[in-house]
Amino acid sequence: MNQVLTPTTAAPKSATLSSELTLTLRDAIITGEIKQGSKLSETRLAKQLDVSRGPLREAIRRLEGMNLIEHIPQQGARVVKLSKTLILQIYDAREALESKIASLAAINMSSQEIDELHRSLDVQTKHMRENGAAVISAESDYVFHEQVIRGGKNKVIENALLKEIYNLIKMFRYQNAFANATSSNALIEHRHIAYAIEQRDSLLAETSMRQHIKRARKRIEERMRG
Amino acid sequence: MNQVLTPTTAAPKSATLSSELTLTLRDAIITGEIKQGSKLSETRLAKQLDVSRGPLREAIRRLEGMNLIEHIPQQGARVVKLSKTLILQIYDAREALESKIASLAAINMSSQEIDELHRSLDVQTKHMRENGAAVISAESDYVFHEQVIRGGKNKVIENALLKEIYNLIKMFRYQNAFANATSSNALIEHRHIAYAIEQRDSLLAETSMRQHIKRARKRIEERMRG
DNA sequence: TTTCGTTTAAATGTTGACATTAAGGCAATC
DNA sequence: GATTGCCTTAATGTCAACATTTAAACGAAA
Repeated sequence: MNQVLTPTTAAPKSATLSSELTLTLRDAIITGEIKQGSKLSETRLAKQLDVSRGPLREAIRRLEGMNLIEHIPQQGARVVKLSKTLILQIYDAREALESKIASLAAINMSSQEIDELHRSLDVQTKHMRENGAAVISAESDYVFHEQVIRGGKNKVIENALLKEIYNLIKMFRYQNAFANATSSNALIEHRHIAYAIEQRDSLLAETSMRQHIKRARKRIEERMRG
Repeated sequence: MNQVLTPTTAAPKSATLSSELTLTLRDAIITGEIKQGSKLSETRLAKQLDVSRGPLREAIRRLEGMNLIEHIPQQGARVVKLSKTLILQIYDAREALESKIASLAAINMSSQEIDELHRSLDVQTKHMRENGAAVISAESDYVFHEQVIRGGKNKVIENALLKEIYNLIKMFRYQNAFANATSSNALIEHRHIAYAIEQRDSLLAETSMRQHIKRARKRIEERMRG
């Protein structure tokens, strides 16, 4: 058999239909393509997306667990409404969880991961200078926080933040112009946090992160109406 | 007409089959009736419970969101395994969330709710004396913490604690003899927390709760094997 | 015109069957 | 004897139809 090895066909990752629907609907909700408070009609969505109601219902159940929709038995599912009260509650939860994971990141992040953290901050600085921007983008902000969250090596907190809190925050940022750009001090604060992690100073990392999020919360409280 | 008002027939609350299945399976997992790491075969469970696979699958999706089971596409669902690492991670998450909600409870609990908090502590004290017990029961402990959690008036943190963290803790306590009874100081610590809340001292409430949970975590770390 | 009751239609909840994929056992070959 | 490949089996993923409940529309009576 002079034949070469069959190349490991890098499959295009055909996940299950139900999981794809979850992602599709999640993004549609985050972007506002499906409006806040609107009803997710199973029959209509099933026709629209050309799928049966089975996988669709499963996707909706998962979105429930992500706090993106509320479900009332015999009545159906509605997209959550981001009231000022809810947003502030989200930020209180975020403050608690993310300050804790920052302290854990100072202990558990590998030096390689810390290097990557610094590198992504450098990229952000470069981008800002090139574009003459005064604030970092929401995407850059998210990348930094995600790196810290994963670095904490705590799957429970990571799930809570990434699967429940941050989808709501992304939704809020995407649909509120003033919330889209981060504070002008965000990059400096990120550097402080990264420094604390690098120094393995878990207490400093925790308080730096806590203050960072408290400030963001305060800005929202001052500027958001309703 | 001379007829008396039709009594509001307190319906036995026939929820949807899917939601009942969620509760049934949740309890079976918590008690260990369905063992840790075991597979939840849809076909077998459906026959066993005499339901179709549709509602059963939805219940499993919800249990996923509660961190009680892990689901691998094309492979099925397995009950989570409570390793020492996971339990300690759960307690770190709990510490972060519950210390925050305690500080919020000091601000947001109504005086009536605070009264109820004291009353349930009195009941626990009475129970202990009557039974000559040195520690409070896991049930009593849960009642206290649930009261504080609901008193914080933050649905995001409340959901995270009650729907994700506490089910896992109940599961841990139910299936580990040494974890079932709380520390002998728990009641005293509960009184301290209740006092801080009554005094509307949010900082004291937060630190009292944090220390209370840190101590529980430490006991687990010392006594748990694996 | 308003309100109450009936009827009707559409949506959610549930079921059983079909399709596809992963796993286990058996046999054939090296 | 171990390993590879095929085949059978069973489980998960998906679909379409049925059942039940909710809500809206319609009409009748006050």
